[in-house]
Amino acid sequence: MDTIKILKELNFTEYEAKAYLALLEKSPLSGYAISLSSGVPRSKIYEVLAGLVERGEVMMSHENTALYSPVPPKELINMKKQRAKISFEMAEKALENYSYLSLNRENIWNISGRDAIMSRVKEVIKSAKERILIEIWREDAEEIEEELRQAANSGVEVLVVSYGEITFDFGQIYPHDASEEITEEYGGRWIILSVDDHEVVAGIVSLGDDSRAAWTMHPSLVMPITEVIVHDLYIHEMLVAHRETLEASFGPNLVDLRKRFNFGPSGYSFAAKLGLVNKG
Amino acid sequence: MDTIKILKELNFTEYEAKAYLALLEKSPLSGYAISLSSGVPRSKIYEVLAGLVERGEVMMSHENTALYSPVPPKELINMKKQRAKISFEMAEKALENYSYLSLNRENIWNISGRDAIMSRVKEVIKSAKERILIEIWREDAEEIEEELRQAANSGVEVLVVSYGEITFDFGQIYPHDASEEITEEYGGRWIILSVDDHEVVAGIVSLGDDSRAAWTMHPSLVMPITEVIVHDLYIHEMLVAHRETLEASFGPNLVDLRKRFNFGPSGYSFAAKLGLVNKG
DNA sequence: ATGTAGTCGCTACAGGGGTAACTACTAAAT
DNA sequence: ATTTAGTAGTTACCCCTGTAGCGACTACAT
Repeated sequence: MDTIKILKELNFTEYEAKAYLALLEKSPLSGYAISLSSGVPRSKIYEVLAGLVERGEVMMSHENTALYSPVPPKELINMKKQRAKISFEMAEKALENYSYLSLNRENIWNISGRDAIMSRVKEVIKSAKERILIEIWREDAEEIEEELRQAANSGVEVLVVSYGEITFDFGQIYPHDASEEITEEYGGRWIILSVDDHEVVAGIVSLGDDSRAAWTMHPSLVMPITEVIVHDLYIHEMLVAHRETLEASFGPNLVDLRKRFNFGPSGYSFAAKLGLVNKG
Repeated sequence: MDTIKILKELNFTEYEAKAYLALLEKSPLSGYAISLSSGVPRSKIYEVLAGLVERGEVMMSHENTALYSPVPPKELINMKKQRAKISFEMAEKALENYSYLSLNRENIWNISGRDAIMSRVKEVIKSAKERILIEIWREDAEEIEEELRQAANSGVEVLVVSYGEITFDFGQIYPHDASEEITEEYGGRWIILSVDDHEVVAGIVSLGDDSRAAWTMHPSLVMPITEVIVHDLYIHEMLVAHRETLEASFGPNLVDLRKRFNFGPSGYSFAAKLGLVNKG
């Protein structure tokens, strides 16, 4: 990946990133030389360097002709970390009073972006008192393993329907007869979480910043979504007990059974069912 | 301090900060209501909210009229921390190859800003093999205590001339007969650090981002600057051994002695001596 | 009519990115 | 000794985007 992009994430401008990288390649250099090797126009190099010097990211030597040298990368990153830490602490202090809010229980809240969704999932798991039902892919399970373990240790019943092999040392895992096909059908991996039968989070989490999910306590949504998971548990139990019989009727795996209904790429969409469609 | 400013540090724009704070005060709210209570113009509130929703900083509910609700502050900060952490890790990986640099030993490097100076000081201390001489104020000593302790534990001789009471459980501390007067004379608290008699960092550190310092291995500068500290040690020893005699000659404290020379606010400036004057 | 909800269009300004041209110094090349 | 070319530094513009701020306009419900 592009080093310049990464530096931009740390609040460098493109010119600043180019100048700094040029200095890492070779130093010390004059402004003119930096301009040549970095591609930053000579006309801009001095203000760019002045900015970097002011923020302590490069050092300057006042010879007859000024020379510049980069602060070593490790030191640079430590400085930035330190500053970020202070910003976070100040923000925490400033916002700690606004502790919490009365969310209307009748609303459905949309959550955008994988980070935000996983964050919400973790918080909801932490709030669990009695039972957690969760349907989740192996790829995403690791990220919330710790939160689930804490819940389980606090006496919360943890039931996991897993797509792909998940091995937790707590709770009960019910592997789902999944196939790649199912993932493609719904456009990605999803998470369905139901906590204490009164709060659910559901949505697709494999699309990075385009992932979308819903979070609600609305009873008439919590009920059916919880049931989705419960049904998957039933089916699992049925398969365990009577696989031969069922396969004789419906074929070698459950995907074929699904096709007997109107499910499928053009059928009744899971996303639509959850109210997740990107409006109209 | 202003909460909006703090949020701006976390990459909120002013409008975004105002909208988010309004939602913390009361939620859920419609876009219109947020506009009223936040002061963000109605004409801008929807794009501002769209940005916040996209980054997962507020949640949205698609009722007949859209409602917005903030992600709780703690969760917000955790998300941002997570992202920052990832940015730092990527930057570390991207820059780890450029680890070293060939600095011309004849140059004097200017360092701007307290953070950058303290960072440089710490690195130089870490590089010490034999002896560290440092002149430092009580207020600044704490920040580098850990680095100095590590050096002392590795067998490096640590000699500290302290302004104000410093109590380290390692090295040797020589309290300086300092007065407020001296600080004012030179415009702030300074640090003078000399490592292994071949590298020095010296400058003023009490002016925040306006603090400036020099770092050099230039032998003809390292020598006299190291001597500055050594002389302070000599004077300390002289005072310990013969305080009565000396005070009989020069008055009750050393500040009076200083005045017998051309030192003082209008005299020969320490900053100038170190080449720290902000050019001409 | 009034309050609520949302949209469109415009101005102004700052910062970042990009080009051209102008001065001045220095060091070979003629 | 003068020209030429490269090095070094500076000034003046240009465009574009994002943010901030203002006003007006639609729509709908009570």
